[in-house]
Amino acid sequence: MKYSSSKENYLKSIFHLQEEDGMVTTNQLAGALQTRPASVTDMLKKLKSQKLLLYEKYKGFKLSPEGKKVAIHIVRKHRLWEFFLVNKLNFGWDEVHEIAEELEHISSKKLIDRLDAYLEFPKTDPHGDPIPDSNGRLTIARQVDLLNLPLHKLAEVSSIGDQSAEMLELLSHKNIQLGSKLEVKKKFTFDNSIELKIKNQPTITVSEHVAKNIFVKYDE
Amino acid sequence: MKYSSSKENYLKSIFHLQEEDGMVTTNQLAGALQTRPASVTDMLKKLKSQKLLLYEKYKGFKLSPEGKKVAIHIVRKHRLWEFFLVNKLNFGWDEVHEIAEELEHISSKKLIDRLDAYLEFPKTDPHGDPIPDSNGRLTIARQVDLLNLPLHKLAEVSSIGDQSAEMLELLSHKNIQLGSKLEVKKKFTFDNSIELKIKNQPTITVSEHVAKNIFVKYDE
DNA sequence: TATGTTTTTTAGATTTGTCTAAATTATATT
DNA sequence: AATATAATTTAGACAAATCTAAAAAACATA
Repeated sequence: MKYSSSKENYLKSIFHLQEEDGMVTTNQLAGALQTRPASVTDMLKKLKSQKLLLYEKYKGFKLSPEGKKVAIHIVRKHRLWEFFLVNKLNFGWDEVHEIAEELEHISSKKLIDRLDAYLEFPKTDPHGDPIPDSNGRLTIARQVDLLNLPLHKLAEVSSIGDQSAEMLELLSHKNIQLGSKLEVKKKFTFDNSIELKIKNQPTITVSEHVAKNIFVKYDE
Repeated sequence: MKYSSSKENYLKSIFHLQEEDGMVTTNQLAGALQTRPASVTDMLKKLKSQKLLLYEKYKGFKLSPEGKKVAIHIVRKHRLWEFFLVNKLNFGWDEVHEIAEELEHISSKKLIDRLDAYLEFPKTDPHGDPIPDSNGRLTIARQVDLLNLPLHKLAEVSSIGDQSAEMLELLSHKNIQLGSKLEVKKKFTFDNSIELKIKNQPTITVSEHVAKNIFVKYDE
């Protein structure tokens, strides 16, 4: 079955929102899609009639198993294209999101599976998010955010929560990237800001808001 | 400026049709786009109002310089993606057209220029058609039959005149297909037979009758 | 619990691209 | 040149996706 780009965007957004919150609300989704609540309601009815969504009006909603399958496939396409753009075409990891937003709607499954093979089956995209495999299986990586990283523990940046252009620009300016090795030198309880030492670089400070959105892996 | 996929398809079709015939007619275009003449008229009015088309009603039409520029850029994208699919993702040259029809509408110019560089600036797509460069310059490939192909000029089979079963059987036996890259090694004036070397294959001989029905393209 | 606020849905309009059927213009034929 | 035929355009309708404004439902709290 083939769905419009617009429907695919709804499915993908609902998927991401329900990962965090379980049930999703109309206003949440309107916010995520930069659209109006009334438009969301219109689309919810269509998704429900196509059995992609479990929806009772005024009660909230979530994807049906079929809707989830479709959403995961779109996420797979998005992340594989991002990997391609960064690793083959030398884009920066902060400039690929918009292009991948378009590429993710290309429909050929064969294309994506060939691309996957060509890229040698990458496990994560350039932001550290896991890439679902051809069957929609998604490996969840165990990680903590910087606020919860113990002091003086060497760790490695493994993914970024808020992937807005503003956040990525900040990270790029501060020279923080996926794979950066760092440790937390000091935590200020006053404003929850944090001092970090990135390997081979001077110590820097990041706000609580930023720290909350940087995820790292470290040995127990 | 960004145009809808539908508009882009109109521009591209008009471009191809006017290459052949100069002026284009409503019915021709409706045929090429598998749509209705009335729908074509509707779109022509929109294209004209956007100054992409020179159009007087009932008189025929052709692209404006701006429209042509847009069309060539779409053709560039289509052919670069086809090259990518065949040469990087190992698709057959006969299975890439539909996928490229979708990929050609991805808007990022930077993406296409990076892709071009990654592919090392190919001159022709997998069917032998020329790929316009980043400025829209298009090397025109001429189509001639094998009798008129200069000696030692690398060319590519672009079409077959007599498509009878007998001819196709002969071609298949001699391993000549659309897209085959070849050059003429020798012409015998005695009977106008020709010796050809097809890329990666032994040299073969074809009669005048056969040579007259194989058309090839090559760069000036 | 009654009332006010917020969220969600409905009603009706708009835009884009398409369609059918009818009208108009161009062309071909006698 | 008159008329028949073919090509093209217009008129009016429809589906998808969006919007605004208003109504309805859910919730929060005094």
